[in-house]
Amino acid sequence: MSVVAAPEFDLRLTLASGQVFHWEPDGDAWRGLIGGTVVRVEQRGAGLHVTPGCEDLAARYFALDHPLEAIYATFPSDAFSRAALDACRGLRIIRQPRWECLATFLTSSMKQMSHIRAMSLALRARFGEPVEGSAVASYPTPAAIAGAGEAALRACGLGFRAPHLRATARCVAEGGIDLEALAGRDTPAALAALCRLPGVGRKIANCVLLFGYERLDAVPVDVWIARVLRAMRGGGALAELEAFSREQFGSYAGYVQQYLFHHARVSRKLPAS
DNA sequence: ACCCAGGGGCAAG
DNA sequence: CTTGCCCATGGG
Repeated sequence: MSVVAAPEFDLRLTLASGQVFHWEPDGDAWRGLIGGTVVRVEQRGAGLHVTPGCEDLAARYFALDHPLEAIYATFPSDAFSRAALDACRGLRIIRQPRWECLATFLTSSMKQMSHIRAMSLALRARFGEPVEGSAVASYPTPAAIAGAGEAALRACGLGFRAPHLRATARCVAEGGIDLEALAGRDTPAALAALCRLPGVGRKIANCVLLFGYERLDAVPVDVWIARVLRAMRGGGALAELEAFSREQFGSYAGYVQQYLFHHARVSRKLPAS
């Protein structure tokens, strides 16, 4: 294992915050796939011990270059946001592979995180490619999912999400949307393009922009964030809450929300209104 | 038994 | 442009 400098980083917290769902504990370390590469990572203080040869890959995936102190300087100063920052210091927004991120969050609707993980692992085992040294297979390609039967997808626990994932996979596989070219579009255009995919609405599209396209101002509003924002703002419909979040939290609103999300879930608390 | 989960789509007001 | 309801499925 070689060592990468990782100040202001909390690996366990980052992996537990509902961004990725396929990492496995391995002693004091974690084992997972970054794209198709198996990586073992272990945090010891400010040093991240990584599988030799994977230093740059891991540093980029875990976004060790994000300027956390500058990001924290933009955090709101109310008591709940302060508590979230204290509780989540070192949590970073991971740079995920785009298709994997889109497909995983497409299956996330009305599911608890433990089940999102179960669906991801089932899809990988059934339609992905085995990776040497990893118990977890690579995430299935768009073509692999597009070619799967709906019944086989439902057998992975997808339920009503099965036809949506299949149709979106077909669109990606046939070039109906170019996920790489989307990186060059501005955020509103990229959001609109993602929302045209079956099973993808504003919440999931914003997750993909935040976790797959480095749009750190993207604000996915799920049931947890909605509760937090309603307590701060005093009610409001989803569209109003999203606008409130963007206006209040600024250019790192996605980071702020991720901290609020994780803190609300773990502490079972909401802002005092 | 009952409620909820990192929602989306569609029809009806 | 909003609201109501359904869509499967597992966990608390």
